[in-house]
Amino acid sequence: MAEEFELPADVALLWGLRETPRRGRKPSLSVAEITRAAIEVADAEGLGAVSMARVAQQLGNATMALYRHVKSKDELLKLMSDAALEEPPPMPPATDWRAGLTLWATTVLATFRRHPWYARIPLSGPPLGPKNLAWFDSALGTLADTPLDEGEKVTVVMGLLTFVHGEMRLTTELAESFRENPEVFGPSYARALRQVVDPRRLPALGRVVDAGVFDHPNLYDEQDVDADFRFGLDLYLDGVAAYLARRG
Amino acid sequence: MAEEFELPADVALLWGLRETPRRGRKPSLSVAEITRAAIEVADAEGLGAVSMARVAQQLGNATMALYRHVKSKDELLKLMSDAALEEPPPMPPATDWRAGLTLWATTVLATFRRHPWYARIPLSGPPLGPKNLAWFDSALGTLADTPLDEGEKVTVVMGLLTFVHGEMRLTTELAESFRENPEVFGPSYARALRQVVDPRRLPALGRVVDAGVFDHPNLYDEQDVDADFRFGLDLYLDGVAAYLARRG
DNA sequence: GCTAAAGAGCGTAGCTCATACGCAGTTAAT
DNA sequence: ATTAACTGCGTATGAGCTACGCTCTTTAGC
Repeated sequence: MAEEFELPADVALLWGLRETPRRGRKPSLSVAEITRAAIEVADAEGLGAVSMARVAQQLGNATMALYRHVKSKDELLKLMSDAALEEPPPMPPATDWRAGLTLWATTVLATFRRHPWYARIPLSGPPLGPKNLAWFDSALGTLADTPLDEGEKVTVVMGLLTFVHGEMRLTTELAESFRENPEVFGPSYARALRQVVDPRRLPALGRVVDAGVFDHPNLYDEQDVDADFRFGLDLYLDGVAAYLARRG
Repeated sequence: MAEEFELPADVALLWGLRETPRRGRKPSLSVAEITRAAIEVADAEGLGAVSMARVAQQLGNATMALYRHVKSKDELLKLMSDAALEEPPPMPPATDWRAGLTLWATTVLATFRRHPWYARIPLSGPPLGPKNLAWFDSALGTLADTPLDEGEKVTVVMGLLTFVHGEMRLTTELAESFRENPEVFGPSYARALRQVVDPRRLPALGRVVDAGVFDHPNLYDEQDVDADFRFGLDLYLDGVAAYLARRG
C-alpha cells in the first residue's frame, strides 16, 4: 500500500483518504454526511429530487457550501453509488460455490432494490470504491475452491454481475413505473397487445398473447419477478456447473 | 384489431395511429422526423445534448414548435427508445433455437451499441412499441420448435433480455467513460488496486490482482468485451439446454 | 499575544433547460 | 365568405448547476 503513485482525487474521496486540514474553521460538513444526505433524499424522493439545493437543505446548509467538499454533482453521484452498497454478507462456513453465488446475487439484488436509483447512476470506470471492491472480493471468494484460474473467476463473476445489473435495471425501473402508473401493468396491457399485434406479422407473440400469458390482473407481481430472477439465475449457474465439469 | 378500447396516447404515437388533421395549416414537422432528429443528436453528441432546443435546431424550427407533436421531453425519449431499434434480422431457415437466440442476442447488443444512450432511457412499462414487439416476437419465434409452453418461452426470453440489458449497460457506459477518460482503463487501474486492496481484508481480490489479471495495457478491449459476452451468453444457453433436456 | 495564511460557509449572478400560455397566420369545412 | 381547427413560435417563468468572490474562523509561526 505504498503511496508512490497519487490516487485520483475521487478515489481518494471514496476511501476517505483526504488529509485533514490543519488551519481554518472547523468543517461543519463532511463528505460522508453529504453523501448520506444525498442517499436519504434519493431513497425517499427518487434520484430526480437529488439537487444540490435539496441535499443542502437536508443538511440545513446553503447550496454552495457543498462545493467545498465535493467537486461537482457528478462526483457526488459517484460517491453515492459506492456508499449505497452496504457491506457484503459473510459467507456461512463450508458454502459451496453455487450456494455462495446464489446468496451473493440475491443479496446484491436486494441491496439494489433498496436504492432503486442505483441503476440510473452512470458507471464511470472499473470498480475502485471500497464497497464495490468488497462485493467483488466476496463473489470471487465463493469460487476459491474451484479449479478455475483467476482470470476465469473474474469472467464468471462479471457474467453474473452483468445478469444482476440487467435484472436490477428491469426490476427497479418497472417497479418505479408501476408505482406511479399501475394501470399499464393491469389487464389493459393484454388488451393493448391484442389491438396492436397482428398475428400474421408477429406470429410467435400472437401465440403467446392467445395463450393468455399476459392475462394477469397484475403483471408486476413481486413474487413472479423474484421467481423469474431465480429461474434465470439458475440457468446461468447450470451453465457454470457445466463449464466446471468440462474444466475440472 | 378492433378499436373498442382507446390506446394510450403515447402508444398510438408509437404506432403512428394519430388521426390526420382535417383543417388548419399543413404540418411541416412530424413525430417521426422529430424522433429521427433527436436520435441523430443523441448518436452524435450523447443523450446529454438532447434538449428540446437542440432537436428543434437540428430541424431548423423553433423550440416550442416541437410541443405541437410531442407532449413532453419524456414522451420524446420513449419514442426514441422504440425508433432506435431497427427491424430484427430475419432468421435463416432451419435455425435451431440455440443458433437463433445467439444471433438474436448478438444483434440486439449490436443495435444497442450503435445507440449508446439507449441504456439511459428509463423503462416506462412493459413493451408496446412496434420495434420492441418485433424483437420480442423474433426471440419467441426461435423457441417455436421446443417443448416449452408459451409462458416458459416468455420467461426464457426475458432472462436472456435481462442478461443482454446488463451487458448493454456495462458495455456502453464503460465505452463512453473510456472514450472521455481512457487512462482509468490503463495500467493505472492495477496500480490503484494494488494501493487500495489490503489482501487480508480482500483475499480473493488480492489473489486476482497478484495473478496479474488486471495488468493489461488496456482493460477496455473490444475483443475481450465481446469474448466475455459470448462466454456469459453460452453459459446461459447451456443452462437453457439443460432445462430443455430435463423438460422435453 | 499578534499577524497572516488557510480554509469554511455561502450570497449573487450567469447560463442552460423544460414548458405554460397565448397570439398570429393558414387551411378546410360549411 | 366565414369560421373552426390547427400549426408555428415568441415570451416568460422557474428550476437547476456552478464560477466567483466576500466574510468569518481557526491555527501556525513568530
